[in-house]
Amino acid sequence: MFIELDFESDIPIYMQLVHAIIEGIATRELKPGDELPPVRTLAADLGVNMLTVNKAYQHLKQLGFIQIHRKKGAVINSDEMRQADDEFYERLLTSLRPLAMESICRRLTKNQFLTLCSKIFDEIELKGGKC
Amino acid sequence: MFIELDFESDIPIYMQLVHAIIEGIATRELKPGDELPPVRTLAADLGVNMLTVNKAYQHLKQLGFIQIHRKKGAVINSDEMRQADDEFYERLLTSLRPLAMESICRRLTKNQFLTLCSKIFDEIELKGGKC
DNA sequence: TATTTGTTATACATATAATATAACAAATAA
DNA sequence: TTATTTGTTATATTATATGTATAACAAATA
Repeated sequence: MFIELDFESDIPIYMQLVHAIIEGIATRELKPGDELPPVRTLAADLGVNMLTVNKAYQHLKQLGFIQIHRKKGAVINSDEMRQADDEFYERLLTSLRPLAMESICRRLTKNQFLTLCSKIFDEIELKGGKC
Repeated sequence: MFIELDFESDIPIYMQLVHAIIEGIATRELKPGDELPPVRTLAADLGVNMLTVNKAYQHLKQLGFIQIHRKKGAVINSDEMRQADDEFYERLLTSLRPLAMESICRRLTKNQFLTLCSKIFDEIELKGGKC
């Protein structure tokens, strides 16, 4: 799995890692039971610190995407472990609302916005995601 | 215009302010030509520092939502000043993609996601937004 | 028992967020 | 002209977040 980091981005490295791994899960490149690389290995591959990778793994664990075993390392959870619960729903709303607001200010219509979202999902489906 | 801040949120206060004012513009509560309160006044009303409000205004200026005059203060720009340019489009994509990815992981379907977005726009329209 | 793995602990550097205060500079109203 | 209002800039301080470097610890397992 290829992960590209942008060290200039205002998005923290550990969050870029979280996003990349979630993308891997969404596109089925990472399947339930698959093991992520050890923190030291991935850190070395990406040229970042071990603790930065660890922070990303902890995040993914907290979000329910992986489980962490002492020796096996980080393992992708089964689909059932990842639900669209109220917490996620709330987070989604909190993220989407400001985007919708600014879109309206910039006279991007509801339909244009929905079309854009639709295209994003289509792209993910092309990569293997089941939408 | 009523602004509620969450001092516990992980979203910086100045960004919450930016969002609140953009929401005001989207819902037409703030119209082109309207003046925002002086930084000192708004800061005192909200119980935050002057520089925090100033930071929010600078952001809004950089995003093209307001213009700042020495004596008149911050004035809402005309609609034409706020376009859905490439920069915004890119920012929108960068924000939406991770949300779509995580949604798919949590088996929220494309249609469910689009329905949620649609509802958000409907709510904004109820408040006066033209979508 | 040695190895691999995540975890924890220090220490450090840098950047961001937010505050507190004061002084500066421009526009405008008296 | 002068005082007021406004944003701006400058210092200083505090707290938190991000990221690095290194070392030691602890559990699972080969």
